[in-house]
Amino acid sequence: MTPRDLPIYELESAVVAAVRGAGRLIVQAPTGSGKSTQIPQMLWRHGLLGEKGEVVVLQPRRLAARMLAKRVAEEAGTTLGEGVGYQIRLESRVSERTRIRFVTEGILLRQMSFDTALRGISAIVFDEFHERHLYGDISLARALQIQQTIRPDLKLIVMSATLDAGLLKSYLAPCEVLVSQGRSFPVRVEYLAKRTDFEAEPVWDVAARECERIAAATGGDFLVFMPGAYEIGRTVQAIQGARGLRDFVTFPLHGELPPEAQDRAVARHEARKIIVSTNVAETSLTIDGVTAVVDCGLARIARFDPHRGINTLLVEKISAASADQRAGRAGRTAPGICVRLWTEREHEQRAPQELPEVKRLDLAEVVLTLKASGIDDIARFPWLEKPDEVGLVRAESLLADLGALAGEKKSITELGRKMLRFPVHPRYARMLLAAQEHGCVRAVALMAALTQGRNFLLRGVPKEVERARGDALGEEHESDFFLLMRAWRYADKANYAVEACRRLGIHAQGARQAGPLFEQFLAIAAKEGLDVGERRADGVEIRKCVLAGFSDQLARRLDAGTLRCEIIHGRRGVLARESGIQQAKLLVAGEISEIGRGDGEVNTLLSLATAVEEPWLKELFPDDYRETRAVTYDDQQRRVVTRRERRFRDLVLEAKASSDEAPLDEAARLLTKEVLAGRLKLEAWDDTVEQWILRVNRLAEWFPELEVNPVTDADRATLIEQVCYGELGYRDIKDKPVMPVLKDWLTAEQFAVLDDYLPERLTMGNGRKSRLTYHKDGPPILSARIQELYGIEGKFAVGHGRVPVKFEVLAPNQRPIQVTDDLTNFWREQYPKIKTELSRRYPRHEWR
DNA sequence: GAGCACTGC
Repeated sequence: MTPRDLPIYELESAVVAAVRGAGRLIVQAPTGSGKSTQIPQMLWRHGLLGEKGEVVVLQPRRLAARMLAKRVAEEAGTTLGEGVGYQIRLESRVSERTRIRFVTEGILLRQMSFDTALRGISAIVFDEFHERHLYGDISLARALQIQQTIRPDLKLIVMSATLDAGLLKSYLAPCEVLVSQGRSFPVRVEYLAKRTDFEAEPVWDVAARECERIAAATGGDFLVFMPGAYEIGRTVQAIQGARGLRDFVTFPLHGELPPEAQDRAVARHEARKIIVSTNVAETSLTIDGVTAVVDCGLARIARFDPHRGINTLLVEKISAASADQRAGRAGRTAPGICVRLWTEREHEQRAPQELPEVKRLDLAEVVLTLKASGIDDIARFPWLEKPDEVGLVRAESLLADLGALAGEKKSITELGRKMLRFPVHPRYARMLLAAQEHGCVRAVALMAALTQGRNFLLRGVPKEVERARGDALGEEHESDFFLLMRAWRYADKANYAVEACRRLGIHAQGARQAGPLFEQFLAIAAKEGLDVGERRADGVEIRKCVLAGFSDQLARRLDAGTLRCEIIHGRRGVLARESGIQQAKLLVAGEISEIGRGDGEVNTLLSLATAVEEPWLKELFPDDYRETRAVTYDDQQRRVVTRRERRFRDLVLEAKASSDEAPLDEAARLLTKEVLAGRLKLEAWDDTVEQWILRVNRLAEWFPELEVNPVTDADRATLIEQVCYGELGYRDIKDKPVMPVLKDWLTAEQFAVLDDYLPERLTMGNGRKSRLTYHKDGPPILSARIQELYGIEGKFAVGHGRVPVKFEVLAPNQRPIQVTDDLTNFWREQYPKIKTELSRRYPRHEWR
């Protein structure tokens, strides 16, 4: 077959006409149609690039950019790097004579921020646009702006396999849309006949049952999709216990498994096999011989929550597009079947696609890029899809904290421009610039390089690996970054030998990728006039640089006995247990993530920690570091009570609180504050009202025609306050969860829509339920501790085993309010001590 | 039982 036989050639004359006419074109064509290789050549051949101009073809992956360039160079009869070339990070094969240039997305965006006229570029082709990567969205928007203002001759072509062409068409209007057909193997899709509640029947049991049911229907191997390692383990157990599946061998497959185990799962076997896998099998790995897919319809999905400034990783329902992708895995070699563990009706209500990245990632880096192009009002930037307002505000305030933006309009500063020279997250760019003053540019460049890719220091390794790691790398109490650096040096010295790395639980391939990045950062630093000389860097100075980049993630350990921390901006979390920084009072987290565990509970984890000292705060941020005196008037005692505090931003570093007994409404006020800050939970509030607030707001967003009033943060705060002051019946909320509270927001008609559509969309996979078993009249020591922490008088009840603590507070009108706080680790570690103490004091009472 | 998977400068 010659290139001319490719289906895309049916469109040649239409493509040429459209590009010549409007200068904007959408091509919708499936993989294998030849669009990526042929359309750039058509432009060249038909003289649409002018005398010397080039066409830039945007690719989401490096490998694709390289391969496509190679193939097109052959077809066009030129040497790679001459007429046809490519440019990816750290690698470039182009010349002045290059007319077709394949580039990855970051390259073009960088070029745009340094050369706004895009000199020499006649056309830009956006390939695989349906993936909706952040840089793809931004560079299309910028290209459109450039075309509309200074470069009306610039041609823009957007290509994709599947596409919400309506959205894109109106965005690019006036614009032509051309469609080309493709071909594929059939996969029969089956749904469950009735809705299954995974709370009642675990998803792994349902999956095993369905495998058993279809075992005879097809002769090939099975692929079962599960959201994570925990569910995979349970599924493997369930399958091995199923009678009808005795002839199968079963393999788990996920990213944290050692490479040998992954190879074993993918390899050919005598017996039929069942692979139970995460999303690795949806995108990156291809597995031959699979004729049946069992899809649980769930995945752990990473997002950035701009409200709290943290990453989340929670189980969610996958989109219809993603389910189709999974089903397609059954039909690679022959027709196949796919069993979906949800009903057809539920399927109709699933989101058609995943959210584009612009709506779910941290925007700090692109906002800085836009500011550098002189776009101060980013809310009015012509986004294809506008990100959440909160996300933009969060990005701007982080950049302002880092010193990259300043002034009323939040314009880019000189420092911000310097930061943009470094192709990393602004936090690390800021650290690199700070490193110049602290004499440790080399070390910080290495830290930046080490955190770019996947974590190469594996977690949860066996005891003997942990020991070997300790022997080879030593212990680390100052910064988790330092251990990472030593691990990398070890791997580098061992020349990334797989065996040597495995001994210490180091992912050799991951470690290897950091080297070239380190070199790149050093080269840029040298070019920017920073001192990259080799010298023994001082640990204190490096840690100060970390503080400069992550000052908004400063955390204070709540006490020495637990890993619980209070973070700036009213957040709480738990230090990762693999962190070496277990002694420090103050630390900075390089990463904060909310992680859903297999059982549906959720934790906020602080990882990549660095110990910092209080005096550094004053040194680096004199304006934010202050001593305050809070004065309140105590009505009942008729006297003034003062508190002395030392603060960094809103984190109280040290407080001398009044020991006076607080009157009731003072308790209610404090309680409101703690609940609003997320440090305490109102029992039952979380699982009912919060969910419904979310639903009402989604209703407002998705069905604008219903004219629903969204519940604002202020409304929510008012409700919480009313509960804390005893004005709104706490028990009413618990017994009749929604309507008494939210009836003001919804009419009967609106509620009917909500009831029909939303619960299914919003119920998270295996749900989120608190299991509180508790014991009345808990140990007095713990009660005293809660009083000390919160200054709230109350009667406390304590749980055993997995221990959230419940306590009860009286509202001003004497209504009891129950509150919970998770003191799990504190309890576990302290319990033996407490028990001894209690047995001594109360010998006749039996303490379990 | 704390932790999906990718990609990019």
